[in-house]
Amino acid sequence: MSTDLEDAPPAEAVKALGKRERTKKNNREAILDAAKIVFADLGYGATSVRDIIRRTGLASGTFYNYFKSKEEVFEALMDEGMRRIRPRLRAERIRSRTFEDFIRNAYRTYFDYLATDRDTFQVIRRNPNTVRVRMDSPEIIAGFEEIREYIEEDIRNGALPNVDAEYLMAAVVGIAMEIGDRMLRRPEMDAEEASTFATTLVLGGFRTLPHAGDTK
Amino acid sequence: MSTDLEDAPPAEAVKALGKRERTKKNNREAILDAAKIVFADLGYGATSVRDIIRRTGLASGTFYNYFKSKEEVFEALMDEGMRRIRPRLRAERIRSRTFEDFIRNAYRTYFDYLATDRDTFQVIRRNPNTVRVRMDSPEIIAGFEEIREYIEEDIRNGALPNVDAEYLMAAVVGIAMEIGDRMLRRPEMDAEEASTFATTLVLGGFRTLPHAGDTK
Amino acid sequence: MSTDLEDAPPAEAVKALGKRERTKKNNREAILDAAKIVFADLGYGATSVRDIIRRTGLASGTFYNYFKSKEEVFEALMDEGMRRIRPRLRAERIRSRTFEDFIRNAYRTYFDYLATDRDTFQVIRRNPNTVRVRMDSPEIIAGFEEIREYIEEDIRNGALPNVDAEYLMAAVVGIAMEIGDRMLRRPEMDAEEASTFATTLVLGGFRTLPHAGDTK
Amino acid sequence: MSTDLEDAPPAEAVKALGKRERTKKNNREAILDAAKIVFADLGYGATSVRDIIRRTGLASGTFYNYFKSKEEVFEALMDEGMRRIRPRLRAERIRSRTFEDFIRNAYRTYFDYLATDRDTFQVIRRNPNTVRVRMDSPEIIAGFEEIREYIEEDIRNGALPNVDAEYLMAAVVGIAMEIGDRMLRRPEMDAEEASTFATTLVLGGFRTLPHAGDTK
DNA sequence: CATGAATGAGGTTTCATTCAT
DNA sequence: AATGAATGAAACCTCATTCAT
Repeated sequence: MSTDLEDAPPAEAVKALGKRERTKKNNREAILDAAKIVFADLGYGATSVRDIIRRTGLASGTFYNYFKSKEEVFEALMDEGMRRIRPRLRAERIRSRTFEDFIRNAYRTYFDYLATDRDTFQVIRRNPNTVRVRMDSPEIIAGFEEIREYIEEDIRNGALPNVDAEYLMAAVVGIAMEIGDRMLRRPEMDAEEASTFATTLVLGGFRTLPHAGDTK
Repeated sequence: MSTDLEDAPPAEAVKALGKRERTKKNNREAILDAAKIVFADLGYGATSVRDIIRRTGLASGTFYNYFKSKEEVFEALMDEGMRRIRPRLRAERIRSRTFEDFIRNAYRTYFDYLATDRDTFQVIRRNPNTVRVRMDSPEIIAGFEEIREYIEEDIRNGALPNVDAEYLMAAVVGIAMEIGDRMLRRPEMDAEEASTFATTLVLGGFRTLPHAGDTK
Repeated sequence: MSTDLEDAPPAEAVKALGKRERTKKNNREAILDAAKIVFADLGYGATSVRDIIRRTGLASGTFYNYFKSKEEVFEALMDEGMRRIRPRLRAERIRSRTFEDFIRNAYRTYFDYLATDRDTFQVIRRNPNTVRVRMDSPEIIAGFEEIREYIEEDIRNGALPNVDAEYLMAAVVGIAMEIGDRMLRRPEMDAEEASTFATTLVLGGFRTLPHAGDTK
Repeated sequence: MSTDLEDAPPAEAVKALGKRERTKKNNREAILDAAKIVFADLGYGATSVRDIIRRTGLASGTFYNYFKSKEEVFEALMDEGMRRIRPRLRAERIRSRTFEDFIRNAYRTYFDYLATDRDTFQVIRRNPNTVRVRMDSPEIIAGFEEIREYIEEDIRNGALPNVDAEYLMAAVVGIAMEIGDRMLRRPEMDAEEASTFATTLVLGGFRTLPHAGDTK
């Protein structure tokens, strides 16, 4: 028990340890880490469960103690990313006085995160002419919905005009994704530049948005 | 919820032409049509060449007279969509007097098209918890670049401030994709509503966008 | 039709003893009980050691403290059945004055037993179109041989003509198995009816059986 | 086309032929033949699809063009056996004047067949202490039912007393199976001896059988 | 004795692709 | 060009079994 925690081995030494010393948590983690890299290397479609497990040094059967399929690992990876961001978004939400503040801080948080966890997001952003992939896992959906709720709240308390909250959320997310994607491709990733751009665009436009339900 | 819509049986397009009548409606078309439906039904990842060819009634070998792989079919499908839109965008570009005009017309064109060719775009938009897929085929990339060029042109001729053209393009595209996605999930698809929303957002914000190169 | 009966949930026997009460009701018993039910549910071929052990609530490793393989469990199950019947057959043998008496009593004993221990015998009797399985374990063989010996004894002491003892034993057994099988499928199991039928058939015929060694 | 028929190769030469010359029929046959032998060699349980296909020289995938599983091959094998016997039983039925005649001829037919197609039936009859296996495939069931119908016919036309037709059929079948099994194990298989024995037993007893529905 | 995660051999199955017709 | 059975690599996944705790 205590042994496991105490001499947590440096990454390189992991193989040297008897398999039994590695805890459940570690194996799951190991698989997720390997998957992240393999997905980024080969692309989601070309990756096989074998490719992932091979990279961990674990036995093939062990994979299935933790995940049912490659898809499930991918989902876990997406969930993980979103689970890391959500608390930060929530924090921004709380300390932001205005909608403008929130958008600004949220984008900043997101693009910063993107820049540091580049690996995970390369899964999605593959070489040109390759299939890109995305999954709306429960956590991802929940994250999006949370943003929508913030918007609805602000509509209710008058901070925002009565816009189509779902579309505004979609726009915010779409901007984040596409600009994020471009940012990651640039040799110098500049999270501030990206977030300023995104923020300005959204904030410049939201006041004049058509009110929900109006078509004309 | 949205599931119901997606699993709606495809039928007409392909089934309507019994192997007999097809004959001249080029096999290539038949394969593309079948692929469109099968991708939407099964998702890109779960679809096999066999699934596609089975739906055409053609022999499996015949597939290879037209495509090298499932990926190639998918690419062709993406290309096809883009090839249909680009001339319309170009036409809008020409008759638009201002950038505002162009964005408005372009979005309108795009969302209208989306609403009519729902099938094709369902490929990307699968049930929650399913892997969604997108391909930046040459034609797609070219389409995006074309938009970027329009922006750069307008920057050069003073119609637009010196913004980051790639990011603006990315934002325009990201908004189109995410709002488009949401629009398709709504029981009443309202292309006008969607395009008004997108247009307002972009046009409201672009004037105050940071100038390219400025970070602070 | 008969399917309904076979898929009837097993339940009581094992479920009734929650892991707690079990404790002393030897694990070996628990495994045998679980196996009986799982074999009947899934069929012998489709059953895995895991399926059996899962049903006991024991750890997988524990299985191997008691049995080497699924086959060994099955054999133990078959043996168990036979071990329960043999003493009764022997008792019948002793108190029977004539061969007729013995056959009558033996069949009655057997069909009664079958009706009460239905579970065990369902192993063999699966849905139509499913592989059924039977094992001639040492105990089973010994049981059959014992019957053969009784026959040979009766030949020696003149109670029976010099018939082919192995064939007569085989016939007695074959009748028991097939009629037993049919009896179990009937909604109302009537052991007396079955044993009367079997007895009459055997007793009616044995006197005129060809003498061993005669072919023509 | 005609080529295939003309130079039907001797069994040994089959491998020499290009794979394409072997017709669909031939491959199915080849798999069944191989299965028959492998089942007899290894026992049903221990046999894998690989074992079967290896013996044919075909590619592994080819197996699945013909059968879905090992179980399906086994079923086909059982069916095949029964399909060969049934016409002969029907012929016996027609030319038999009395129930006695029919039973006698049917048993003779069956045991003769058993002796000649020993291979197929060895599947069922494995080494002592090994699992034996049996499947009531549709054809098998149909065969049994046909016998039952003959019995019911004879009851209706007065040739037989009003016995329990299902039980009588079961007894006839049980005797055939168990005596057949023993016969196959004897160094000198004597089909006549076996059928005389079985016939005498059944015919000696059937007249005195209890009438259907009577329990006491 | 009991536990149950890890193992990895090996069975099952799919599927892109070929090629004789 | 169309056909579709055959191919066999390779993926998937289960499962009996071990063994450190």
